[in-house]
Amino acid sequence: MPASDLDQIVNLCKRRGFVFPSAEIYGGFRSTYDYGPLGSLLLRNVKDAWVRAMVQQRDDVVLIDAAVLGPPQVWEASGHLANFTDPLVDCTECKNRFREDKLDDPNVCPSCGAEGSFTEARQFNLMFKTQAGPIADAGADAYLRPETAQGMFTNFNQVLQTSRKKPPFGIAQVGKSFRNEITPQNWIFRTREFEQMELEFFVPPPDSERWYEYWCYERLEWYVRHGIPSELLRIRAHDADELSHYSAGTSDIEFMFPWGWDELEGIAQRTDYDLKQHAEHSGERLDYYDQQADERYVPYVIEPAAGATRTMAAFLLAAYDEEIVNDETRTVLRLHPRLAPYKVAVLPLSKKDTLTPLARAIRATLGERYMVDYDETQAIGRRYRRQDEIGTPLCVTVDFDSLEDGAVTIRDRDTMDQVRVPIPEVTAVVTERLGF
RNA sequence: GCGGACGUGGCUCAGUUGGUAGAGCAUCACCUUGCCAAGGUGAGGGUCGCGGGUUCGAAUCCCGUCGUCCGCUCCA
Repeated sequence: MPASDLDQIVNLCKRRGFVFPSAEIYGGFRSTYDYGPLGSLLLRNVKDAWVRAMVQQRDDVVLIDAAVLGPPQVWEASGHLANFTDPLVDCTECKNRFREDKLDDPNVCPSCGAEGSFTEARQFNLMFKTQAGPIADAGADAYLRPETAQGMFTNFNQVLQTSRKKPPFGIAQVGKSFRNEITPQNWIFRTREFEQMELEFFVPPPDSERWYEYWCYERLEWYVRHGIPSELLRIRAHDADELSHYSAGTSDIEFMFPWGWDELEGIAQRTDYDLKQHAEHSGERLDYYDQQADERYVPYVIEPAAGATRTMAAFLLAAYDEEIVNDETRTVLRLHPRLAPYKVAVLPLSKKDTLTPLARAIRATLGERYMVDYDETQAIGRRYRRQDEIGTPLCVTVDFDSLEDGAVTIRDRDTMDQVRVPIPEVTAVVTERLGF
């Protein structure tokens, strides 16, 4: 059973300012989405949570941020120019389209049985090609990266030297990638422009299997730690015939989306394929010299590659909850506090001038450490519900007693309990409740 | 790209046999209230995705186009 209905999430995201279709005033532009005031915060929190786990909390991974635009040589070496191209033929009889390289008999249509009805094969390359510089000659060809991974391979030597790391160690990157998908689908799940969170982990070849298993486990745990119920997650090993051109073994971490199990992240054994390819094409030596053993080797690579935007969708779907309170439907996004766009909302009970200065002061103090929302319009109950719907874990309510006793009420999104807290202790209590 | 469905104010939708658009919610202002989507008054917001055609007249019919959803394909 899926976490929740996709339409509910899409609707909520549009209504509350998480995700909008791009260029909507011009009728929209297929497969592109803009992240609004709340969505941009949520997406950033997802990426930050990844960097925190993968880089900040380890001493064997460093972060880079490589160029999106690159020369053809990189993609010739990586194999993407050759292997990211699908030869497609159309049957002129039944109008169906097929991959030419997957036809058993290249002359017979598997759908309608017509012979010799195919059009010439057309090459569909999944990479976006553009020109660098003012003149569009052959030397100006450039591509938008279809994955961030190649940046880690082309910078292997520089990172190895400057970071003073040695295998086993990893290079991580978060950033945009572009694939000219034939069929974008399922909201922000498959888009032509998307954001990746990738780690290339370089290990001595004999240890690669062990590290592969380690990362599969580690990555699955990351999703669970950030609030996705484990029954909505699974690991699925690829069959030999569905492996990418670079992979000697891949496992997907899948989430139970409303349309079924689908991939959040792939953990691939890329062996020494990439470093060897780039060494060969560039003429540079891309390997590691182990001083102690006095041996030189090309590390094997384990690659956990996650989609940031689809991961954000999964977190939203898993967090969505509706419950009946006083005959009304209460919609709650039970997002992990680290992922929630706002950590705290400051809500003066009344819009009266007497409460505003105090509420603003508390808002300013909390704003030093947390993303804070401030709302003084309409009834307090309505404001609580509004914060529930966007996933804010805590609300701080300033009331008329606050002027007398110097305390405020902190209300919890999940337990709905309220505690009275002296104003000087608000930040400490919020920190304790959030857990960070 | 092909096949099928769809496209009306921010959201969800209603608009009868073609006669020049409505509701609820949301938003904003004021009054009242003051701890879980309160009440009142009022306001803003749509040339019915876009373009063309038929017609005296089209949101309603036809064509094209853009976009969305479901299949084929693809994969983070």
